[in-house]
Amino acid sequence: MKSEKILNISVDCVVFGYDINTKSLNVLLIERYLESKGNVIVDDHVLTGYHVYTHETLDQTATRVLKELTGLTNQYKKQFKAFGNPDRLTNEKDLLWIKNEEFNARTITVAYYFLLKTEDVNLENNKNNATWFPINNLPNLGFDHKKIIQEAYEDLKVKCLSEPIIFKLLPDKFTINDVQDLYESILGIEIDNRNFRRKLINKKYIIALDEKQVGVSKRPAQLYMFSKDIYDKIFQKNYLISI
Amino acid sequence: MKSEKILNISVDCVVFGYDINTKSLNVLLIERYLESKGNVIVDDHVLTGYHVYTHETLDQTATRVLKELTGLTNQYKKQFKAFGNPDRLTNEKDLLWIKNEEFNARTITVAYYFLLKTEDVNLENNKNNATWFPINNLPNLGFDHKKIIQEAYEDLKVKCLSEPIIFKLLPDKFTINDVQDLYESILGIEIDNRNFRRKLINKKYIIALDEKQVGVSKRPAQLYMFSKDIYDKIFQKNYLISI
DNA sequence: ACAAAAGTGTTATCAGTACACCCATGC
DNA sequence: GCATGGGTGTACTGATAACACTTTTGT
Repeated sequence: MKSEKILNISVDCVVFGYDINTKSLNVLLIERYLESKGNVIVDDHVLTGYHVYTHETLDQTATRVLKELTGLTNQYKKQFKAFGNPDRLTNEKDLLWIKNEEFNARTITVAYYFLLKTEDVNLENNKNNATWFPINNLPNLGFDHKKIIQEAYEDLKVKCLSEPIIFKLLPDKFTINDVQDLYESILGIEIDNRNFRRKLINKKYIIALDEKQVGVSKRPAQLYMFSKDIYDKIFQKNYLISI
Repeated sequence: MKSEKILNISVDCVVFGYDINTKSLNVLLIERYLESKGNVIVDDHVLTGYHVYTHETLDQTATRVLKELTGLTNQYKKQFKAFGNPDRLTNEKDLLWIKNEEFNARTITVAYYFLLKTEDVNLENNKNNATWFPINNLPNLGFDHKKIIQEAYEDLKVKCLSEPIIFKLLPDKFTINDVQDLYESILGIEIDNRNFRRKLINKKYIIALDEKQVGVSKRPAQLYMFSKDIYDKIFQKNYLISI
């Protein structure tokens, strides 16, 4: 069966990557650059995305797009919203850009976000000049991608409080303080270290390893891992009505 | 500007309606019926939905679809997921149906759910034979609509615990026990009446009225209302990390 | 020995849970 | 006066929040 691009349906991917060294939650963006007669007419950044093929599920499109950009597969992904305003691709630069591409100005995009570690991505030799930007310091963005990123971030903030997705942003072995730093980055809050520590260590699915950090220049911290098996086993909906 | 149907993009609406008398959470479905040479070849139910028009936002499509079915506007709605599997409309009956309609077999649908009260909907003279079905007793469903309803219901269950959307399913004036009954219907659990009562009455945005039920055959209950103004004013994210 | 980050305990308060009977009203 | 659903109180337990100093390690 021949597979073709569906010209009015795309998937856009908000790739969140946590940099454990700089403690920065980042978004991976590609460059959008266009010259005409020696003048730069478009130079900004956009999310990575692509048309859906006729044979593909939406999830498969997202997976494909991520793989082409980063080489990675099997990363956590979530479809979080479809964007389909008639004017979402109709500002001046977007129209200039669309003229150059096989692209329908009335395109609906299904947006996904991915959670991964910046250290897992090798950005050398990537054709789109992909770069990490801190979520709180984004560059000029084309199309409606600023809005898409904001909505992804909102969803992430809500979801990380009730589901153990935070561990998707961390290495397999992490310290308690790594987890705290990450929560503080995502939520923009400060957390009491003693209370947080106690709470996390008491979880049965947070497992202390027989290992400590190596290669750090100060006292090395205890390493832990997250056990999804145990989490799934003991998890029960607690129906805490908190309206 | 001329507006046309986008043939491969639709919106489907899961219309949840709570019947306060029977204490039943229902879904509004329309009939799909097709005869050929005197034989019934399709006879099942589907969600109400329609193509997106070129000039419309997705939200506008959903609003239009609800209005055409129920006459209602300004109801709570939420876009919760896009469904786009290549095979989502390709079982035998669906193909028969599609042959009869201006419809693309590779259609992506953006699904919304609405929250309202069954008593607000007048189903007389509706052309599609729309009927309420209890969420736990659905009929045969066409396309992938069973899956869509299930996912809408899951989202509703999660969301009603953390946002005051439950009041969208109740009349403006309600009793504490109405709210409890509704939670029990949605979540399929039993709740202790004394604890629930105390909890709800203590909320500042739950306001006791100078009114009691009228026309009930037993002791009339105190009526309350929900104040969105107060809710919005005192609401603060409490960042309760409950992983 | 010093700098830096890791790690530790107690108390007070609040929220959640479990549980059984009396009360007001319409009929 | 009785059947029905409305409404109430207490004690226990567990979780959360506030708060500051000591320990370990690498350099």
